[in-house]
Amino acid sequence: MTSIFSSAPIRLDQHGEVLGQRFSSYLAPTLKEAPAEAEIVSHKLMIRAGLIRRLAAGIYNYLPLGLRSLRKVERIIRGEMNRFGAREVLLPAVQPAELWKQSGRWEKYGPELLRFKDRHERDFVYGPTHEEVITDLVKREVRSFRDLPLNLFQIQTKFRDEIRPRFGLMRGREFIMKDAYSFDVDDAAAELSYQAMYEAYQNIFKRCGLKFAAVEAHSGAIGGNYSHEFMVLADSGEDAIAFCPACSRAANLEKATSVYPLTPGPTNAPLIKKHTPNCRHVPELARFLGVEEATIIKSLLFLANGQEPVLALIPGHREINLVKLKDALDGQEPVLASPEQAEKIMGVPMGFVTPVGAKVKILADLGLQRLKSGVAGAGEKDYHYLNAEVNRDFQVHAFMDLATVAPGDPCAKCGAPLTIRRGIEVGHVFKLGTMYSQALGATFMGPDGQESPLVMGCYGVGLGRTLAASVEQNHDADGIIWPMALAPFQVALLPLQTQNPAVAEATASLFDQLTSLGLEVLLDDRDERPGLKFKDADLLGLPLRVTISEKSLAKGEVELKNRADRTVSMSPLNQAAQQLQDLVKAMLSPM
RNA sequence: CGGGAUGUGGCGCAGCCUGGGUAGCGCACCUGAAUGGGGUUCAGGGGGUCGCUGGUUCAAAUCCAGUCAUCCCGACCA
Repeated sequence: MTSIFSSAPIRLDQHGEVLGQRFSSYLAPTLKEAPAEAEIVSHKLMIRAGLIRRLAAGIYNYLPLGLRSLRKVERIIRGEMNRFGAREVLLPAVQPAELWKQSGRWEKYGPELLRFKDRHERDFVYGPTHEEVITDLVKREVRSFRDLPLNLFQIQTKFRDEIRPRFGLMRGREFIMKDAYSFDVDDAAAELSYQAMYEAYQNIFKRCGLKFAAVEAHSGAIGGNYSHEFMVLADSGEDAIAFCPACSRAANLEKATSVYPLTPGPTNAPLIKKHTPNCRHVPELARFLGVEEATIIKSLLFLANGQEPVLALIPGHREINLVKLKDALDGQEPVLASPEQAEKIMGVPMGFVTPVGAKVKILADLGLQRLKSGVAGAGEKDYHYLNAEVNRDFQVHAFMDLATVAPGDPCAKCGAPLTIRRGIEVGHVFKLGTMYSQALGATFMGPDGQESPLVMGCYGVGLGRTLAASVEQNHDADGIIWPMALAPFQVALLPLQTQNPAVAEATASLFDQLTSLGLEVLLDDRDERPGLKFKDADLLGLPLRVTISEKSLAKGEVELKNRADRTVSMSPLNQAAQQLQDLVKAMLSPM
């Protein structure tokens, strides 16, 4: 049936952007139940509220409401990038393989890189990131130090063929990213560019209304030597962050360091071979011998890049961190040896591998320096050594930080106990140095006539993930609670008795006033019962709700409700628009 | 990639194992009526090659094989 509001126009602003929209014709399909595939709250709510729909694993449609919020994130990001002097460009998503071969990432990037051939059998990739393309562009166009510094950004769809896409927009394969790249004459200048982006990111996530932390991070596949991640704090986050409450150091668990407690073993004690039947794992062995797990030296056999065997030693009460180990191997991927490989290389079953007399490269965690000696495999089934002493019974090639930090471990900087919380990585800033400019030959001429490689930085924000993170942080049992800055519309306008002429008239008038003031309004013009409209309004989570009913109208009033704190107030019909404008303004200003 | 599970109308599910025989329920959708401040009620209606392919059988959603898709866990505890 045609709503009596069907004549109410969709309101556009002077740029043609939609200010006011009618619910009935907006493709905002709300659901009572979320699809079974949705696991976390943001994914469920974004589907139920009609923001997104899945097309394939890790690939999503944005519906009108979802796109509006996405655009808000985009606008905030663009504004801060512009403010900090970055210039917007748009690079192609499809890139020739040659560039990736030049940078070395054609081999290095792995199966996450989506590769394909064109009709001429030429290799292409769908860009997961754009260091190669941007460096190539800048290499061609920038010659002189006079052109620097330069910071270029784009907002564009990327594709990474993730091992395991999940959680809706949180870890999609196709996703929208803002990526920026800075080019400077030297490290000091690059540091300034980095600081500027760091500050821009602080602003971006503050304006998005997120609770976040900037943490020291590992550089990962992008490469480079220094980076911070911007983490939105949420229990459903995929990353763990170690926080020091005392010195306020925050670091990704892959980067966090601690001086974990352990009791040093004796020195100059005799090496004893002991029968240890049925002790395949550390806890069993500790129980059998009546020793702390910390005094057991775990010997883990890895194959660097699946080839060269490497023995990694670590105290029994800590876990090895593969990312740290990879760094210790100069970027070679450590692959845990299979039982068969271990037995072939070391001559004993797993669990009894020994560093004593081992002919392979040995890397030991820093903690072993403090441990001095401990229990180690004896290189024979069902036997372990007691008092195996570092530097006496076996030599290590290097002591490196290999252990994963555990909650309560003393901070490596100040000694205070670390806490571990979970976070969602929404932004990442890197100092790249010259690795890409050197590989691709991007140089500039300095004032002294010398040619040098450009010093680069790169800076990314996941837009969809930022949106999902916001929902993850801002919701209740009834639905989403958008911060004003990201809400698809600022005001929900709910006429309760759509057939009542007075209600209809007041609604149309208020819709006009609000949109004339520049407010964004979603008018629920559906001829539905009040309960359903309230439920949907809560689900969509627009920050302000205006209810117009026969009852309130009889007193010349409308009802205003705040979605976040659920406070209700009555407002005279002729003042409601002004009052709402003030509220929106107040809720938009940074807290 | 390894392990586990699931695939039945737009969404959520039952039916399968354990008796192979006209495909069901709730929500949503359409029509009508009533209702009208927190997912309203009644009546009527439309919509499904039961993921796909093959096999067994007189007969397959159901049994068998393969395949595709989706989700979960893991891919580090020697």
